[in-house]
Amino acid sequence: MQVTDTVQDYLKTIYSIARAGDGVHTTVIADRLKVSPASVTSMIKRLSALGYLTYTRYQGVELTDSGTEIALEVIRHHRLLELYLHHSLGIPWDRVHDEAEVLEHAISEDLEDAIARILGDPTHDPHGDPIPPKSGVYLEVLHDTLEKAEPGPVRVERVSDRDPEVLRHLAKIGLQPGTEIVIERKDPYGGPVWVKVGKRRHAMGTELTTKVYVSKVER
Amino acid sequence: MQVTDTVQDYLKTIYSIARAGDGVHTTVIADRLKVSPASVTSMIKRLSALGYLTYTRYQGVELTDSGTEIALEVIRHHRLLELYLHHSLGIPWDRVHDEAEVLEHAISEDLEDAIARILGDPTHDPHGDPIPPKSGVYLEVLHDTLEKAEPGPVRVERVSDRDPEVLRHLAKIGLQPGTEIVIERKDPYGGPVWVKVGKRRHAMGTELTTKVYVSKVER
DNA sequence: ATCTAAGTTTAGACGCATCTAAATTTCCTG
DNA sequence: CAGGAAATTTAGATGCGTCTAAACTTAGAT
Ligand SMILES: [Mn+2]
Ligand SMILES: [Mn+2]
Ligand SMILES: [Mn+2]
Ligand SMILES: [Mn+2]
Repeated sequence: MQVTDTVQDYLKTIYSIARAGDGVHTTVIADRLKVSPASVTSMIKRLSALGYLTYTRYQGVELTDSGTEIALEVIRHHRLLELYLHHSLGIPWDRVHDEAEVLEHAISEDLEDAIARILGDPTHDPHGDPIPPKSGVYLEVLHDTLEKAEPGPVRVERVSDRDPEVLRHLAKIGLQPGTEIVIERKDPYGGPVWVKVGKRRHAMGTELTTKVYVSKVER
Repeated sequence: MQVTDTVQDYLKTIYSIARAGDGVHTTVIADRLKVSPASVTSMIKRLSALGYLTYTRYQGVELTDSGTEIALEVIRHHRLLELYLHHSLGIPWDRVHDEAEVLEHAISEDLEDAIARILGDPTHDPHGDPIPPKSGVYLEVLHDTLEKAEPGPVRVERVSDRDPEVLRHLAKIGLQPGTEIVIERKDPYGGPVWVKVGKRRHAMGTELTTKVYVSKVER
């Protein structure tokens, strides 16, 4: 029994669901990986037997230390690759995710190191996600989404990298990690959030506001 | 039924056995891919059903046009990647083969194009193997090995890329594709071939001479 | 507290890719 | 050209990763 690409994807996905604060239930994993819940249950049993997670039937799973280690390794590959593809190969930021999804399983430790060295041991990928270090402590800070943040000046910390269309739109209005924007008004009942990006004002729906993570900024 | 990584490896391997002029028999494929002959037979049947090769029981196989197309696509990926890894990432030439063996299945057409563009549409990989063009005619020239070549001045055209130790040794004595050397003497009965590389003379055994391909050079 | 809907697991199946052991075919050698 | 060795195929099995349909458990609503 070995750590296949599929096993890596399960562990990575479980890690990122848990990190978002949600309980890690069968259907959530199934949705993310686009497989049936039955497939997830069967894989969970294997991962549990391999010692990568603990499993309480009907209740969900939790990664063990060794499961977390593998998850972080794959996530490091993924985010280093996204940055490399964007930076060194000029792949547009809305396309790096899908490429990295495959390549993350294909690079050796040597290649990982070469890429990290060329990039100068970077700390964040093009979408603002932190890159786990090769070794040592790692802690992901949780930011609020635009949907939940209070009005006022904020810095864009991170954008969800899974929807290319959203990324293209965000790029078009000049909104990237690092950009400072102002939340001017939040209409009630799921209405748009009004933000000022540079000199322009935009009304952003939940489709967008749940995918942009920000932090308050003092002015 | 889809073109898996394994299917790609079989087609690539069959192509390269056929190109070397040998008949493509079950055991040869099995040896190359390090699987059992029984596995090869079973895969051959599938590839035949998929229309990628023609198969005469007990006699061997021959790629169809569509099989050849896939083989060349994978070989293009492999050789572009070897060159890219060596050139742009500084991976030593004795290690690029194993990396490329995995990555060849993981890059998209977009990424292939980006790599080719950055390298300036190269025609040969670091071991002297020609890179099949994206489209259009492609013909691999067959060169003699040092073992079979006549004494006299020759140019190194290609070295086998599969044995890292051999590659390291060849690099150490300064022998790469493009190097001009002189075959001074060939001892009979599988004895060493004496070659002059630069100012040094080397006695090369069959372990080496079967892995270096040369062409006669006029002086 | 009971019922029911949602979530989860089990049962049984399938295709891929591989193996070993046994049967078959080819082909070389004496 | 007969017999045996080598090559090849067949038979039967296994693990992975997935599915659908059916059974079961949990938890929320009345
Ligand atoms: Mn993946
Ligand atoms: Mn990312
Ligand atoms: Mn391969
Ligand atoms: Mn090569």
